[in-house]
Amino acid sequence: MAGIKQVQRQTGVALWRQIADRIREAISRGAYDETGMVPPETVLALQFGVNRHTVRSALAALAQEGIVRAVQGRGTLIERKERLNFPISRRTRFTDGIRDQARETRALLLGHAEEEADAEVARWLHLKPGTPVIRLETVREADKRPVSRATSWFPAPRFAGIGEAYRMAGSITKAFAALGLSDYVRATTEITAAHADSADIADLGLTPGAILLITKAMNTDLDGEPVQYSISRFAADRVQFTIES
Amino acid sequence: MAGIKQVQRQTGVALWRQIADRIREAISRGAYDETGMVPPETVLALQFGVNRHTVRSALAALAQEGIVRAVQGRGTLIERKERLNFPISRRTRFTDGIRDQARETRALLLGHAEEEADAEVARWLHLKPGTPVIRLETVREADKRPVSRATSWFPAPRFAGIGEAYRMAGSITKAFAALGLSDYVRATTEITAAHADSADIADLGLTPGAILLITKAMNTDLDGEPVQYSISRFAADRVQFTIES
DNA sequence: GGAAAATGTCTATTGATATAGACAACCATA
DNA sequence: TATGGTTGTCTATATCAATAGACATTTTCC
Repeated sequence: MAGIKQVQRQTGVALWRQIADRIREAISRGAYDETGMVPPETVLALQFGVNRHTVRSALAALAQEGIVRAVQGRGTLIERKERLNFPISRRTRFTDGIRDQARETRALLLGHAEEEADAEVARWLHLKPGTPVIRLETVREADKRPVSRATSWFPAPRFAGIGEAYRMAGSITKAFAALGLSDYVRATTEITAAHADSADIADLGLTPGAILLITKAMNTDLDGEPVQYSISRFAADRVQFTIES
Repeated sequence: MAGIKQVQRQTGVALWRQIADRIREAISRGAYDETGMVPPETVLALQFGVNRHTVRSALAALAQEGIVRAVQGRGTLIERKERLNFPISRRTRFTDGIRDQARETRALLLGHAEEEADAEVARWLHLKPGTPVIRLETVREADKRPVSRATSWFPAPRFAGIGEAYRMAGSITKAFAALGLSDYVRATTEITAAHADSADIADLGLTPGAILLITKAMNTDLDGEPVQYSISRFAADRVQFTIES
């Protein structure tokens, strides 16, 4: 048998992309931690059962992502290796969850608007469709790398001004506090996966074809009243979720 | 602007595959429920900004999966449309979770073996590496369509014979009961996403390039003693997870 | 019956993907 | 400094992916 690590041909997914995905995953798994380098191109070509040029295309893509750096004569060095862990529980808070995993976290407010709740938002927030809600568009970063892109909705009269509060405070928890909500809990979380679309690629700095983990979450106040519904899109190769029950 | 629904070029993922993925997702979302048909090829070609032949390649792939069926002169009919929901909580049980969503569920035991715990398994089961454990390889189906592929480990002396018990009973819950464990709870669940490899493609009947949702879960008995560690791989276009806390 | 709308089939052309081989350039080290 | 191992570059060829256009075939509906 030629190649141990198998790739699929004639599937609409180029071999170099499949190989790039496999190597990226192996790096984040720590498979090459001993040397800090990817195996030589000729070895990878043998393992995957493809031509060396095909492996080079895959490594070029990973270099473009900043994951590896090829050095002539030496080998291909691993530059970055990461997968952030997000605990999901009743006390889920983005900032707390990754504080010990990244030196610096940052929240960017892309924009906010008041609008009428569509059917989906209304259902999650227990409102009637058409009720005014406030929508926030945010990007969250860890160590200057974008991690997630979120759209959040809040009941409008109650949380008027949350856009500005979020921009000032830099976190939902603090924005809530500024508006008089001292505590809240995660009520439900839905998780799915999909390919990144062009907007995700732009906002999260992804390569086309990348995978997203998508959460739809609803937070309530301590009386069980919905206070926030969020759709968050995470770069799947940078994160994992942990559910502690 | 030509196409509203955007696709990415020169990414290593063929346009026909991106379009197939988008249409599959739209079908499972219920976007075409009114007519029960996919829009005409010329309309899709315009929407995606590609040639009609490219759309035909995408639809041919979906027909191969049994999702649509083209009828000359009429259009392309939707044959199947599904996304199962899996509630995840302390009481997570596969069979209970989807009983009301599928007419028929089935569990297949691919094989079982006794082996020594590697570092990862040992860590999750709170054992020393090298301790004997029992490994089960299973595939779970809903309405005759494979939904997940799981590898599970159990502490060996305590659950000797769980392979046979599972084969007879058809569920972990019943197999545990047969071995004297009447109740258990989900302690932790980790969720990630990745591309399907060739083994997944074979076992789950996927098309290459498909996305997987992967869970790593640990169950304990009521004393908090680990009784099971499982890695499950779900076809992402067939399932979603719901976390109720 | 006839027109409109939809899928099916064919030919041709261009660019991306993958293979193959050869050799240059560079690094580490014996 | 010589050698082996590694990445970098070039040429050539075959196949897949995508576009373009034309026309056939089937269904629906007036």
